[in-house]
Amino acid sequence: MSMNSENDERMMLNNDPDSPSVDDANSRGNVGGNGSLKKGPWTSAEDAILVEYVTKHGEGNWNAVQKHSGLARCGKSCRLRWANHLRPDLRKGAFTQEEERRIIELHAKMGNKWARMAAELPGRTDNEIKNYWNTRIKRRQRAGLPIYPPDICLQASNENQESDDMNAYSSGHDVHHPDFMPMNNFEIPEFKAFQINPQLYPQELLDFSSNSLLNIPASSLLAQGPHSPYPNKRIRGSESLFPGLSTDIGNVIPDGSQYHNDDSVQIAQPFMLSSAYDHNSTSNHGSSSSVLPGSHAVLNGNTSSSEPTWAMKPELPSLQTQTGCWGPPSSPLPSLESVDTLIQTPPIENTQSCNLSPRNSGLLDAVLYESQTIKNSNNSSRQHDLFDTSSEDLHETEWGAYSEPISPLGPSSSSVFSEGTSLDEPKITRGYRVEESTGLFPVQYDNRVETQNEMIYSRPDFLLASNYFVTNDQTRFSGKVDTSATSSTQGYGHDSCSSNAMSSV
DNA sequence: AATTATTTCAACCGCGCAGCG
DNA sequence: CCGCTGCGCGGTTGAAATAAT
Repeated sequence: MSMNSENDERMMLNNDPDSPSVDDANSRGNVGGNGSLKKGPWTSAEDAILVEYVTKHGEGNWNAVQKHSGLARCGKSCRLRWANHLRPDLRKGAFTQEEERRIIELHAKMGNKWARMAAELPGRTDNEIKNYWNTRIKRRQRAGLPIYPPDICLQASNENQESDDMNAYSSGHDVHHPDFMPMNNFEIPEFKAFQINPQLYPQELLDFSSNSLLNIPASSLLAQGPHSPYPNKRIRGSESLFPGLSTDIGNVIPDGSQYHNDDSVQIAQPFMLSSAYDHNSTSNHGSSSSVLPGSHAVLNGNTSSSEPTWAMKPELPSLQTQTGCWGPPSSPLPSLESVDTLIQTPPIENTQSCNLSPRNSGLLDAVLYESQTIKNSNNSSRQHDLFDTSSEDLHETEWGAYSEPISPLGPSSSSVFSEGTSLDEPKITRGYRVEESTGLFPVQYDNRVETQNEMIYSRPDFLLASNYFVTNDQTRFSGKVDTSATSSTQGYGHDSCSSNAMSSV
């Protein structure tokens, strides 16, 4: 940033609270509570002082910086500045795809352990990673996409399992710690209850749902909704949200359907999964009310009767903790008036915490009811539209293309509200994304447009989860995250600071 | 080109934890 | 055990940058 240069000639060593260099430089530039410590952006002169100090005395003992150098900064600020900007081994610039990929992997494994993640990424800082992650999460959340790609989910899950077997992870971390729970792969967007608008769904889809396979990932429905905390916003650039991901998986997981969640169309979608997925089914309905292990749980009053076994609250990225829905079963459910809160389903089957089997929240009933009521009203033209050949919004290189591998619906629900994986403002329409008036976007995966039957019944995600994961496993990158010490930067500015070579003041 | 909307990122704060004396 | 210190992290802020209108 250019903030420093802006203040270069002004200066620090600012023991003068009245100095314009403090307050004038920026709104946050002010003097600390003690009246002598500067806040706000650092100037190059301050940087120089800090660098000099660290060169002489080494890292650590940050509170001594002010005393010894006269730098009008608190120790905490010094540490942050050094760690995030002044360290000689910092790697500036945008994250490479590999780094981004690595961050995703690491986050899938560690959760919000930014410092540890930074230790795995030479030259990168925890703050940088955190910022990247949070912005990324925002983007994906807006786009209605899952946070992690399936392969990484699986990888993390497998590795966690391995760690579990060894009864240890890294520094003795409890593998069941939320940080390591693959469940934290998923967004928990807030949203109002939805009601499927029958006119927006193909009859097959609704029939399908009647057959207990209507399965729509929650996040997909949420991110773009009018109630979404993230209203449709422009997305800068077109960077892949999932750098480095092979498209193989993307092809496996189709994309395409779209629900509408305008005020008049509220979808009460429990995202039930096929019982084929359910290893712990508590089906209580003609329709499967089971939920994929580790899947989004329906968390309204109706569903609380069958609490998932997720006793652990995953440590989530900040934006994943909005609803508080990750609370342990014992925790009170969110009081969302007549609102079904969903938790996006991770495409992971072998998840340790996947024993989720919340009951049908009643949303399925709503769906079924809707289905029944509209069967007679649906016309075939919509079905025709379903096979439209356009597929412009398929972004195979992004997660969205395979964001909901478990969806039995032809089109992944990831596009339900997000228009595929497009990060631009989604064209939200009723039921399916509609081009112009009624044209429904096609569903494509595996590089082809399928017929609806194919779409529904031949989709990998319609198959047993194991099938999906076999496929997924075959395609996912095999590289195991190297958890070994990575570089000279490991712990640098973080853990290493505690290796207090510094003499106490 | 100007304005507005949105995103990015540096930096801060508060809290909690761990190590140490 | 207690207080101090350092550190990590979640959450947040706001200026700057950038994109859209």
